[in-house]
Amino acid sequence: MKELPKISEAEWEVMKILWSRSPQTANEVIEALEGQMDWKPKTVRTLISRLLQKNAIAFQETGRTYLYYPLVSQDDYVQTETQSFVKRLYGGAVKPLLVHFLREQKLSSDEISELKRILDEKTEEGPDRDGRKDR
Amino acid sequence: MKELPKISEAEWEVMKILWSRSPQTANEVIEALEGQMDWKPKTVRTLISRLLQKNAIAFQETGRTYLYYPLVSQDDYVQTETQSFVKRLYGGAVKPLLVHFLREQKLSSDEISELKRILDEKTEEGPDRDGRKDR
DNA sequence: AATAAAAGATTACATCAGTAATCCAAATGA
DNA sequence: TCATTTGGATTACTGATGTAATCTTTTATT
Repeated sequence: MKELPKISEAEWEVMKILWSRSPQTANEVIEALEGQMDWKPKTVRTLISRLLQKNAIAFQETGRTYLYYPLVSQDDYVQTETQSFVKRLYGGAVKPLLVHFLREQKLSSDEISELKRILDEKTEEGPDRDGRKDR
Repeated sequence: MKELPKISEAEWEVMKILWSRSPQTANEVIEALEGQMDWKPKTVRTLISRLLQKNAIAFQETGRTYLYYPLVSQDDYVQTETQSFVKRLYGGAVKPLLVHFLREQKLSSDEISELKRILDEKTEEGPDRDGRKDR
């Protein structure tokens, strides 16, 4: 597994913009964040620079400006972060977290149905038959 | 809901020790972390100090030493942190996270049964019955 | 051409976090 | 009693993070 650079919370906001669409110029990113993050343009540029240093993003030069794009996938990130989060808060035990959510969060009945369906799938597979990723 | 002080990752390790049993002396905490965190005793003491400053823990004096105990519950913490984590990574949408876990993690059939049971409860309650404001 | 505007590079500065070491006062041991 | 150990308080130092401003170089304006 490749090493994912650490991305701070502020940097994450920039990544989200680039994950949602890329490549984009710095100004486009700045605009996209406007009204939502209350950051000065220079701040966003700093974050972009840091993401470059971390090799989380890269750019293609087009004339005088750069077009930035992500080098890491959001999925990989979410996966990794979730893993370490669960480990940290729940000691790696996923069930307590699931129980927590199922109990505390409001889920629509559609969502509940879908979750049930997924659980059914798992039941069919059986708990000992481990290893396959079906998605 | 009361304001929970921010607890860093290193501090969290100390909190876990105190949540697992309290009150404890600094030395007991240090010992409990030994072999697991590879921290010098002074480091642990620093973390304890910082947790004191943050009012995450407190102590009773007993002679020359202090007995430390948590001021915040682990549950409150897990709750709050989970909330902000999900918000940050999943845009506040819990379902994708649940789906992610149900799919990726290996759950025993017992666990699956329990989760199903919980989902059934929710179904009975109905999806429109909302009652809590969380933001 | 001289000047202003704009993009990216560099520098800034405070706070937090990780990781301790040093200082001081009380208790303990010689 | 004097030196040593030990608990807690204070101080230290590095790197990351939030949040920019300034500098430099190009390009667009007048």
